[in-house]
Amino acid sequence: MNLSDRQKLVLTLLIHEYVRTAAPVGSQAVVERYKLDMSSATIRNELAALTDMGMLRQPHTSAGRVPTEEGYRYFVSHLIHEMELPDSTTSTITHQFFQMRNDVEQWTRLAASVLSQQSKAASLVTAPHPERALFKHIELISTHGRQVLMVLVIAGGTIHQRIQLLSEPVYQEQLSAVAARLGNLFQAKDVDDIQNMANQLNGLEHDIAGWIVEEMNRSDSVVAGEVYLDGLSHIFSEPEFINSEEARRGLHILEERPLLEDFLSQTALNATIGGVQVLIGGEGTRDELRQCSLVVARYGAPGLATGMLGVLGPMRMYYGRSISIVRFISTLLSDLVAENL
Amino acid sequence: MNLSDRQKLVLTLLIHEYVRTAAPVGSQAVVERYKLDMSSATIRNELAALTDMGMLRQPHTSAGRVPTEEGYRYFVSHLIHEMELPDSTTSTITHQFFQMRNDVEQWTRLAASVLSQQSKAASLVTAPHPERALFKHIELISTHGRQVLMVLVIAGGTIHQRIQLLSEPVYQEQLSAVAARLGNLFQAKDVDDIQNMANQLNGLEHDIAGWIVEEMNRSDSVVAGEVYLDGLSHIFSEPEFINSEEARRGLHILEERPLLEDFLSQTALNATIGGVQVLIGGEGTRDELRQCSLVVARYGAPGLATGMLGVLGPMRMYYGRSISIVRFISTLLSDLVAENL
DNA sequence: TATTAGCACTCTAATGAAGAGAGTGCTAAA
DNA sequence: TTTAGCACTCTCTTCATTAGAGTGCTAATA
Repeated sequence: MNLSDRQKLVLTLLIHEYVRTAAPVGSQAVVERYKLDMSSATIRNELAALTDMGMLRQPHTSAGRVPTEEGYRYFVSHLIHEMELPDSTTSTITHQFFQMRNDVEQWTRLAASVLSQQSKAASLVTAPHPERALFKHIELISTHGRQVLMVLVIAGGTIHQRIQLLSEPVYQEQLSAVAARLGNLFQAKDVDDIQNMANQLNGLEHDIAGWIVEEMNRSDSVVAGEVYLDGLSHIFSEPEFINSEEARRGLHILEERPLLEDFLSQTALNATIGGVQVLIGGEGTRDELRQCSLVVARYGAPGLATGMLGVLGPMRMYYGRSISIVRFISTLLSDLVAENL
Repeated sequence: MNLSDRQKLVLTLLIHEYVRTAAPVGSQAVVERYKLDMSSATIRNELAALTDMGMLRQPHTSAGRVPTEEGYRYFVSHLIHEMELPDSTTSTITHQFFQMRNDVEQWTRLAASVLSQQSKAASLVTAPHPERALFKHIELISTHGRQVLMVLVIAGGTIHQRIQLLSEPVYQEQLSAVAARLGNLFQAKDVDDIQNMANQLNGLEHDIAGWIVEEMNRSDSVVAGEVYLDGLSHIFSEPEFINSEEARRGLHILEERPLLEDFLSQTALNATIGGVQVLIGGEGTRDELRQCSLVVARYGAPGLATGMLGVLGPMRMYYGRSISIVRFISTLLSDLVAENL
């Protein structure tokens, strides 16, 4: 698809104006608002051409134009110039993150909060976790009676906890001994290794190895652990959603854990770290998101731990801004992960 | 406020009908739908009386009646007969809970899910945690370099984790020794005690004791830890919210952690365990919730660990059903806590 | 050849008038 | 005390009309 320079300009301006006003944009509006040195008739011709190309459409014969999915896509991949975040913003954010250098969960939460605040859209962030879970440490604590608490640490900082009932009471000393032994045995091993070694064990050690395998498997799915959401209410301030079943369904997808995981793993997998990916109009994923766009990135240190983060808003979205903020937070988190895990 | 038996009946029926249809209810509608043995004129007189008393109001002169806040309140405190949950429902739910007897977080999540499903409204649940945090166990793990991971177990099963940088590298053996020593020292102590003892310590032990105090303090706030939300999308299927800024603001309050904590601690504090509390029309709490009602309860084992759970829906809500389900889940969780923590 | 002025045309959104319908309150009778 | 009857009020829907926004096309212009 080849556009003339002027067509590119017109498309850019029109998208900008449409994003701003949420109403179809006419030829005159473009000329006046952006003080173009041409008449509205000229713009009309260009608009007609862009419409033929499928970049724009008219809600009805005598209305202005609205960008199509394709129009946005062209804009995002060819015309967008990323928006520099003001220094004041970046430094405040950086500061906030470094103030809580001790807690992965807090980073994640903060990231979600900042993303949604800055993009004025819903945000979602997963905690960083190892691509392949490697055993790091185990702790067994007798809480009372036959009940035991297992704390499992996986390389990269993820912690799993689990309360389990044993068939007979066991003393803390004994538990500690088992934990120490298994800890040595499984050091830096992955699930498969541990699975194999578990078969050589018996009794209590066998059971506990089984729990470890279960937990480590859970940790291996693409979207392990919590997905932190924030700014959901932004969705409902968008004019296209004020009155709509659509919004409810969009929200629903974010609430249903399995749906969400499914969705994220589909999209996040083929994203490279550092690269920001833009999905426009749901783009083949789920019907509920047909009116939405998603700006996502993966972050983390490859081989150590990675996670993903993104912004979900209406298709009519300030892509420049969203992309910048997603990229910024993603590199910030990558740095934090590399330095601290 | 004294109502005749017939007035009570009329109020009950009218509320039922209004909840069902979400539209003002007229005298005829009441008579016909509930096959009353009186004429609509009689009902009209009663409606007029109830309106005078402030239980009902008319959106405009020639419309039917709508319950007022006060009307709902009277209904809930005098007229409601709790709805028995069908055995099939209770047993399925119980079964679900007992299937995952090993994980507090999962209970909480499940509780939120069941609550919102059954009440068709938004639900919120906090994990059970001790009213007064008592130290149980500490673990220190050297992750790499000067970095150390602290895992703190508080009586009742809550686990806090924290990554911290030391000023100089320390060997795992040394860390284990410190952990063991502090573990003995602080066994079953509360924050204040530990605070005092910390002052007697120095060096590494002093620092770590400091972290422990910080974490335990965090755990002492009324709404410690995550608040699990579910079914938020239900809010937007209610007709009173389809087109409304109001809904957005309601959602917002659930998203802003500080607001939410504030709100919950205000209301949850004076609830007794086992008792279900109903807040109608926000009832003095927050403006954003003026159109909403909240059905809450505390659960848990006093002295051991407690949490709270509730259902948030439009004021026009099936109170009977919500109260039943909240009560049921709350006793179920209380049992689980008592048995397992 | 590219641009622009001019204009007829189309469609929407806003406005207002008219009528149907729902529900009330009051009065008088049972 | 209850009820039938009825005038009255207010909303909601429908329909027609109109103003306005924006288009596409043609012919003139640089």
